[in-house]
Amino acid sequence: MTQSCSGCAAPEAAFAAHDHAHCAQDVLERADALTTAMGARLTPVRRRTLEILLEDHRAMGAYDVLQRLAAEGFGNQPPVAYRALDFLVDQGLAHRIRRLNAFTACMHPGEAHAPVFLICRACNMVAETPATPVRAALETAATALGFTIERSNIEALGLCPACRAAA
Amino acid sequence: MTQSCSGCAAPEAAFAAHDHAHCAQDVLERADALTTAMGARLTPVRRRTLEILLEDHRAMGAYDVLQRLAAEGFGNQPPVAYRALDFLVDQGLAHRIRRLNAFTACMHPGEAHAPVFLICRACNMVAETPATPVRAALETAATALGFTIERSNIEALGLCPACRAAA
DNA sequence: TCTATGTATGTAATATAATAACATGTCAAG
DNA sequence: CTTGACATGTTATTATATTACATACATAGA
Repeated sequence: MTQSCSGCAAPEAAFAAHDHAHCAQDVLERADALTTAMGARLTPVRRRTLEILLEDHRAMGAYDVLQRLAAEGFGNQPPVAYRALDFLVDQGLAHRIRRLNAFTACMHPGEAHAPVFLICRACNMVAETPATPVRAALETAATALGFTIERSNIEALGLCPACRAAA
Repeated sequence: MTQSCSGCAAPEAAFAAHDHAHCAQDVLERADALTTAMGARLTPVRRRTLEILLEDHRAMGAYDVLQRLAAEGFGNQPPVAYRALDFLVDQGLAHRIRRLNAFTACMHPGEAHAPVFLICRACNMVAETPATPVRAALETAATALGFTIERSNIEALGLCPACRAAA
């Protein structure tokens, strides 16, 4: 029996073995539903881009994605990848990791979330963990200065449990 | 009488009028002391780079800094700027703002701090505010996953008080 | 069904950001 | 006064991202 998909949405799953293919399938289905609900279109390039990002918990650069897309008959110029990626980010189906100039699939789209990213510098895995307390603290700090936050990025680089143990 | 320099180290100062030249002077003096204490050398390029960053509370791209340096007789190739900037970041005298691919001077070098950056999308001011609670919350989230944080970046984009009022 | 309109895709060219590799210069400890 | 570490200079290249414009495609209204 395959592992429950909740395993993949759970933040700790990123750093643990799990039935990732199953999770990816689940996310894709929800992506279909969400985009149509939003009046947006998950076209072939966009869908394929999401599938590529969903292949594992690593972040991919736009040019890596582009190479994959081009190999499959889509356009091979940068805007092809950037447009698809930007669309996914806009729809909350992917996230941009600024520290890596790269992108990851969102593992629980649709659910309201204020993501925080934990990036393993050894295996390059990226875990997306909900961090309401972190956001709350940030909001408090901003409010104290009269600053209005519109978007934010919170990223940490370090070692995941497995790589830490290995070292 | 000039305003106290503590005005500039205070986070709210970034978005308020203050005697910035005085603050910059103060930071420079502390930078001199800190680097010698660390056994590092605040050479002419490095010092000038810091001065340029200190001119205001905005973030500058490496190429903007380079242009300034080149105009003053320093080398005009990218590594000149990147090396100076990397040195300053290493020494804790400047910070890298990943969201902007840019750098800002640290307004309170030497003091232990876990900076959070508030970036105004209208006037491009960057405020560096201490945010121990934010870091603590982040650390808690990481620990829950067995993740060890080594470095992190926390950045928020939005509107500063003045620009918000103007809009 | 036709056609106008908005949206999506393709492509070329270019802008922007960052690094690699190597040569030269400087300074201070021995 | 020389050697070794560090700092700077320069050339070239790589990596990341955007602008501008042409073409295709879907769909709502005539």
